[in-house]
Amino acid sequence: MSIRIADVAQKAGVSQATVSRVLNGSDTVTARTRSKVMKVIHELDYQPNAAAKNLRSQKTMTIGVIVPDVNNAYYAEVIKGIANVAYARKYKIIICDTENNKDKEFEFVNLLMNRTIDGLVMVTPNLLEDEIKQVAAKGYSLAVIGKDIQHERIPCAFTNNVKFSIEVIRHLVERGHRDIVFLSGYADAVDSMERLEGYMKGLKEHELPFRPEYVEDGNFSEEGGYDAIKRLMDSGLPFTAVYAANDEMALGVYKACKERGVRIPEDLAVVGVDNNRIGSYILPGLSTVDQPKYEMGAVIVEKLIDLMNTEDGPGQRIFEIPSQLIIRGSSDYRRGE
Amino acid sequence: MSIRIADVAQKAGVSQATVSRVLNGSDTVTARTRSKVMKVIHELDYQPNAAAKNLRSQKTMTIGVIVPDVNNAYYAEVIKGIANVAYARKYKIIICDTENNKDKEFEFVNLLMNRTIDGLVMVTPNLLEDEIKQVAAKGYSLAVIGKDIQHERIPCAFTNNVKFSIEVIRHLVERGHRDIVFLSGYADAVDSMERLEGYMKGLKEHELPFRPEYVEDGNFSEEGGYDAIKRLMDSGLPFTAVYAANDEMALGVYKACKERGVRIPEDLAVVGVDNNRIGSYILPGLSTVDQPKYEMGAVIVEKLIDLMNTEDGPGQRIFEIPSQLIIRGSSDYRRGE
DNA sequence: GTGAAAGCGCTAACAT
DNA sequence: ATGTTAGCGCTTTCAC
Repeated sequence: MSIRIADVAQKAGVSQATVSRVLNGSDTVTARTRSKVMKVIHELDYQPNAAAKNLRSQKTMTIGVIVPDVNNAYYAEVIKGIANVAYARKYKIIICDTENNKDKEFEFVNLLMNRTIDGLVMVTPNLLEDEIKQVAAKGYSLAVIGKDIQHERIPCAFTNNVKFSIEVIRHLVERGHRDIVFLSGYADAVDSMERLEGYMKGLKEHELPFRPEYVEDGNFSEEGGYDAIKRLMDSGLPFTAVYAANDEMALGVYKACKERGVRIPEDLAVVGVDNNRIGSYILPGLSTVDQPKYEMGAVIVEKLIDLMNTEDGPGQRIFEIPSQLIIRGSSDYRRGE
Repeated sequence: MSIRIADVAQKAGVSQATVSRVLNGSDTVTARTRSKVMKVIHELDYQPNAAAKNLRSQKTMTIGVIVPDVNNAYYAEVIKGIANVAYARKYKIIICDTENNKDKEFEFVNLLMNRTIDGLVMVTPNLLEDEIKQVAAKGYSLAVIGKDIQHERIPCAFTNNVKFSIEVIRHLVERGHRDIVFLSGYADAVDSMERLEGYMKGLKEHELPFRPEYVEDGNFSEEGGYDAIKRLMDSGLPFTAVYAANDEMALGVYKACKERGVRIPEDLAVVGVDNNRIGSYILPGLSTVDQPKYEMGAVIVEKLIDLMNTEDGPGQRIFEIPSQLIIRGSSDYRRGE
């Protein structure tokens, strides 16, 4: 095949062990031996075989990252945070794009079991909490972003959906709105459920009634948001503001409003979540909630790596990252003025 | 450590070889033996060790993908194409985000040499053509997107920058423009150079003079485009259209125009490249060139995988993917009307 | 400070 | 159809 450590050892007139020591920076090698070996390594253009090293050392220095969609700015930013920290700590990352397919997600988790990767970060996983716990229970190292999996060995980073949703409602009420509709994401998405919960609590805080008919499913997509808001408009229900569980759906709302001549924010205030870049370019600017995506990625992988390399317990396990309401033109208008 | 193939073999009362055969779907195993082995595999929750398998079989079923920035919609889309085809062919992918850092890029190429990955796709690499050729010359499998590396063992997919840039100029000239400025990207980016070449040829085609002072460096970024167009405006040179080598810079132009009260397209026509999603949301819509990013990723990885698994030569090596000029409001206006 | 040798867990050639 | 056996290329005791 190609050139092996034995070839280097032979040519340098030392043992394999010594070459290995040089390669791995052992300090028991004399400078003279080291330079002799290095010289041969360069002469032969020797590259240590990763598989052999992995097998022998029982680690791969690789972390897997499971995301629902690499093409989504939110996840891309999270990946960036993970990648940078991982790189700094000498880890490689394998990206697994599930496209919201649970079967794919299962397959990727398997990379952890078969030791292709040393650790795994799951970003807003589709797997159930119990399924994830089972993996951790087997002794594998994993961390979760966007969800709190209640297991002592799983570090989790997330924002408080309920809290910022209450803030969104407070903001809208302050601007004079009382009839606020909610566009939800996938039925089983925790994010969507928690934002709905915040919406309900926010209404309650201001003694406004919760009306189930004011909630429509928009599937977290622009198209879904477009359809959902049209259904609500067609229903004849009166409303003056919409809280969309993400910016994509809010963009769908813009589209529907444009078609129907509904003015934002005069006729309808709009608030989304995610701080998608597009929201700051469209007119009027889209009010939204910014989540520190990069930081969540960075924090959680730092923690995961620490965990993989120490005996002791997890220390801080929960990282609740503060998010921020960004008020732009789409909602910055006092109703009735 | 954990459970090994020997444990399965012993408990099932067969040899390791038989277990291996079952695992790898050999058809020489009786149904009875197979089910007996499978039963034990499930009972013991056995997972074959990837490193051992990789070492023995001399492959990892993993492809590396080097991109300048995962957070860029263009590359994210390319990755998607690569990921889907790779997944379908049972390959995993390792994403390497160089952040335009050549040292990082070198490190990632090393994954190929040390057999961490079986093949490598480089998307608009920063490495020089010769450096890339050297890797291929050593017998490693790699493919390149966005650049033609002239080496018979390196498949390449790219769009014809010169060609579509000539089209852009033709479009602008047809709309009555004669004084067209060009915003270039990084000085050493091939894309930028080729688009500049197309700009020059386009001018020539219409017997318009090429004036070096009409070219400004915008560094492929929004900020850079903003600064570049302001420098041009301040220079006092008369111009009525701008061709930006990518959409990011075009967005910078929008920003500058807004600040200075320059109307798009009446006072200044704008055309970019990449078909960034934002361009279809801003007003007026940004004219741009759409490149089939997903297809480039899909086509090239398909080819790469074929190449890694066959003895014979590369067959078709060059994949020139047609791109398309999308005319939107930012340039769809006849000068002088 | 360096070398000899065992073995990580698997696959595949060969034998039966 | 199944078993035996020899490595894949490295790291790491244990000697010296």
